[in-house]
Amino acid sequence: MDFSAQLIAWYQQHKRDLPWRNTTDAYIIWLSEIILQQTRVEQGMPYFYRFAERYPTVTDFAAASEDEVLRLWQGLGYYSRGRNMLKTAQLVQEEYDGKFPTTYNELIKLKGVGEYTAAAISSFSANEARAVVDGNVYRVLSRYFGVDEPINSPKGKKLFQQIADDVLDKQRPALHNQAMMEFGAMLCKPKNPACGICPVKLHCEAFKHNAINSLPVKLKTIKIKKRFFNYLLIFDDKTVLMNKRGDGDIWANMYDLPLVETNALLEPMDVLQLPEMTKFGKTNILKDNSGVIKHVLTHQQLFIRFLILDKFPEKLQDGWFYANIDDLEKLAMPKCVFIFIKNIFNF
DNA sequence: AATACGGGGAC
DNA sequence: GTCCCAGTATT
Repeated sequence: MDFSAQLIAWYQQHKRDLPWRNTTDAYIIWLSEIILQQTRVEQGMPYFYRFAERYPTVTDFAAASEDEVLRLWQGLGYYSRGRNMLKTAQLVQEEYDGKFPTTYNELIKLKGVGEYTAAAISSFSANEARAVVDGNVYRVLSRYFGVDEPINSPKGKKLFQQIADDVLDKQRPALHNQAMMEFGAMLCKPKNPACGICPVKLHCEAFKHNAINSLPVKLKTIKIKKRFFNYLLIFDDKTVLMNKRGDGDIWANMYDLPLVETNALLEPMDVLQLPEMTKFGKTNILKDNSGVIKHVLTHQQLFIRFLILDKFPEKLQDGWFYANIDDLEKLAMPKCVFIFIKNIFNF
């Protein structure tokens, strides 16, 4: 048995029963694939059910509003996925008459669909012979074939796609792709892979040379910047001052609170002295929810304060608006803001 | 060729 | 803390 056949044999015995594996509906598969980008199966699962139930067909999805999609997406991260999904659903409804494309060449044109996702949808929905290369596949291939080319260099990406294409079982691409990924996720894991029970360990270059823990090779270049957010909460019996974010920054088009960003961590009293606070007139801190919350993103560390003020501002800044307290839970907010607001108004 | 883009889980 | 997750779009 060759490499692919052995992984498929392993897969058929050990695969998880995942809902998107029981269909060839390209729309449902697209839904699952976008949700699962950079996301663990367990984390994405509830979102998959949520979206599949709310939007059973791409026609239903196309009729949604961006606010609603982002609210459903809230908490999952990488929100451009949600925004792109809506654009793609609308395009598929109009240009493809609501029939989701299944060929790689059509899929790759869609917003939010890259090489991996186009290969996944085309192989799973129509058995097109396209090899997927995701994080799992990089790991499995780099170890089995002992390839130490960095997986995140352009050269490395090309190389691994080529290897993946070479080993692809062209007769049963869907099964092959599922097997590769499941094997990487369940057995050939990043830490403590289960080499002891691995069906292909005798031919695995990394296993033979005791190099499991040094593969795959990944260049790390990421720079993390610190940012300091001072969120202002101002409300009365039924109204809260909210903000709708623009694009060009994190959390595009989502809702949060009036924000004063500073280039260092300030004490609450010092925040009040800032020039941009003059629009609040003479205001006081009703409550200092002292404590700074640290919220970590891929490229940023956010240090967040929430200050509760006692007076609405005299002027509204761009993006600010008054929201009814009963409507708050319908607004898509970043996780950290949502948690705070949810606790204050306890919904 | 680099960098931005979330949030969570495993170790 | 560090790494990584069924990656993609933009610069």
